[in-house]
Amino acid sequence: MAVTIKDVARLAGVSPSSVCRALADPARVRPETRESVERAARELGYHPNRVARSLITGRTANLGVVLPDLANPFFPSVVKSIQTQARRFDYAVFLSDTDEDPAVEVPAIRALAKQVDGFLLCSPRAPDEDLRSFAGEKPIVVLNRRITPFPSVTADSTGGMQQAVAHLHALGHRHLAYVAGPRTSWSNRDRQRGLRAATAARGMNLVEIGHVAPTVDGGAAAADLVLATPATAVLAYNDLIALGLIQRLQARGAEIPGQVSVVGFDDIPVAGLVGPPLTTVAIGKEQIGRVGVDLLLELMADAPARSAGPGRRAAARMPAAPARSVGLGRGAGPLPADAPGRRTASRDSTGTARRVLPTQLIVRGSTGPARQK
Amino acid sequence: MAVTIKDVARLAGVSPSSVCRALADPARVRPETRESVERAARELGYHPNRVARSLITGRTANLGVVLPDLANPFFPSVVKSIQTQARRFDYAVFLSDTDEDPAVEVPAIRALAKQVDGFLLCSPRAPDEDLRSFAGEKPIVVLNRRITPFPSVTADSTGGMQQAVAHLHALGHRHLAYVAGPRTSWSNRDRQRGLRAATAARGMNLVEIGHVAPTVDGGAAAADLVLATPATAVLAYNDLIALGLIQRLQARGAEIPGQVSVVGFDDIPVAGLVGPPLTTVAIGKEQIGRVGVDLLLELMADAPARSAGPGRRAAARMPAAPARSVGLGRGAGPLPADAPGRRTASRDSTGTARRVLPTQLIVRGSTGPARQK
DNA sequence: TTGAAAGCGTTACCAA
DNA sequence: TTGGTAACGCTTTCAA
Repeated sequence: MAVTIKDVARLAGVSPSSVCRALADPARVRPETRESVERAARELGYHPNRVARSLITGRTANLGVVLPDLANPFFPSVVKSIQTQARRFDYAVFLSDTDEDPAVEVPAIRALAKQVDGFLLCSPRAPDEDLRSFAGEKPIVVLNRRITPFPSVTADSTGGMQQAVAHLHALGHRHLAYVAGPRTSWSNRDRQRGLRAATAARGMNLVEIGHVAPTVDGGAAAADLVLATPATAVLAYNDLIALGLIQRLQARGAEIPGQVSVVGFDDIPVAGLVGPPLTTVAIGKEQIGRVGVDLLLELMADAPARSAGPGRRAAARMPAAPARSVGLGRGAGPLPADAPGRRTASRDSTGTARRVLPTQLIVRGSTGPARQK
Repeated sequence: MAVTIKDVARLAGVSPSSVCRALADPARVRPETRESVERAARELGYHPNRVARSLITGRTANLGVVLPDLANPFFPSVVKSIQTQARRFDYAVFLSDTDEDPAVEVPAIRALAKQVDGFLLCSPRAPDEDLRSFAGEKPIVVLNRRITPFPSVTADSTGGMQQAVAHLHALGHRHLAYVAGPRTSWSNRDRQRGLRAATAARGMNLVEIGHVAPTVDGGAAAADLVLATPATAVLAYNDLIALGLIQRLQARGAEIPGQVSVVGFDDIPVAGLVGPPLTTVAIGKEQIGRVGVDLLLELMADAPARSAGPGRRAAARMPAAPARSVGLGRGAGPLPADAPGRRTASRDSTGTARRVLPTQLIVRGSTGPARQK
């Protein structure tokens, strides 16, 4: 049997209430009491049961992270930054990989709902209305997608696509192809939209190639379709697809970037290591996670721990989630100051936070001058 | 306020006890009762609070996964397979990334301990004795390391190194270098040991290069040291280091595999995509996670939910974790049959399970004939 | 077959 | 400053 607060109380010769106080708020007990409690706790190896605690406080100190596919290197980066920031505020992280199956998302959220204080949904694939059904229930921040009424953190796809198109245009490319990712992906639509605008603005030709899985295999499957178009450069929904394109294009004997230029999106960690190194649009993957956690913390501080209407007894007395400033001001670890102007913040008409992170084209070896035709 | 069992009871016109029974074990209530309860639950959107439940049953239906670095592509693969298998048995997964800091591990485990039924420690870096302190407390399965008294799942490093060395020997290499990973890594020691044995058996020369971080940067940092040795081929602790080696070796003008052959370990997903494609020793990453979960489930079925000595009242009545056979026999999803002989199982003298998974050399482009000297 | 009541480990409130 | 008591939501035992 695990050691409980009662064991400590008995050994320390005080009541459980005092043990609780001594441990939670040492200032509210006599120094001697505090000391004897601390000694007893140490001696017994007592660690409070967070589960029991959460039952009464309504706070679990857990965060839920739901994402489509951990095998896509983009997501581990995001999860890692979420973890780091969550740990700073003493939150543990539940992880749920839905395997790109939109139907799994809602049950996954449901299963975790009672055990977490809030959710970070990374690139969720489920329909808006399904996700919206959780609106009143739990604080939710959405990453890489915008769904009213949730706060969101997204990347500036438009800006990224503009940079990519400007780059290709300068290299002489006039005919582009885009290999689209999952139909259910908001960011695919966002990127596609940005690309259309950018090409249209320059009067360039754009061929769009069907929806493929956001994987290397998906890219490989699209490569031959690309070769059948007049495109001299191809932009992929993400780096994995770009990598698959390169693979298969090379296998078909196409030189890259000699014959075809390839541009990815995300700048996953291996992008610079492949042959040729991938030109891609970088997103601040660490920022996404960090900013996401910060927004969620804010949201949870607003929303009472026990989700109830304002004015409820519980709502009134619950200690809210630690205010964001607590940790940011002079918390445990020093926080790197943000480079000024590095991120854009805004709120929509209802006051919902929408953070749009900047993107940056990284030019590497997979793009070059358009071939003579 | 979330809907509780009382709300359902009120609407259904029965007691909370009956609601509990109706939902948990429909056979033990009158059909009419069952129906009215089910209707009420549906109408109210009732979902039992697993946290409250766990307080009394002692089961959380959560698993804790602790690993050193999600940024190493090896781990997402493992986590993904853990997730998949855990979901099959209706377990949720806590993830804790320790950032390669051995000191963070114990607190991380401690923090999760009360919220999980068991742990999967992936390549833990903490000292044996620290980890052993959890021995009686929670079921723990260790991945990529062996620590008495925990069951473990490891890869056959010796076999892998033998294959790699045989390959290099056949290509004419006689002088090898090894770039070692973290000092705290058990698998580094295991691989190093295997390599020493393999080279010694063939009378080959082996130079070992200090401990570096198991990252691309770590590999890059070791590259110049490698060039300063007579080695014509270098084996890296893992693929990330191998990738860094290749990067920097190429930057120094060394042709790969012309001048230097490079061999990695793990076969991370991108290994085949880099230039040149990486020759490496593959481990069944999906198997590691799956087998790990299976072992843990077994362990939890043995250990009572409320960790107490046998004979305790709680221990006697607690529903144990679902027996492994439940899901494996004809559970929710069909399970792919294991290829016969694909894995090795054994138990040490104390009956602790030790699974050693086979390794397989994957020959790609980063190895070739030894250069003339 | 059902309901009442106890209790899981903790925190919050009130009275002392 | 401290202790007793109630309560969180659920499951389980016991009695009806």
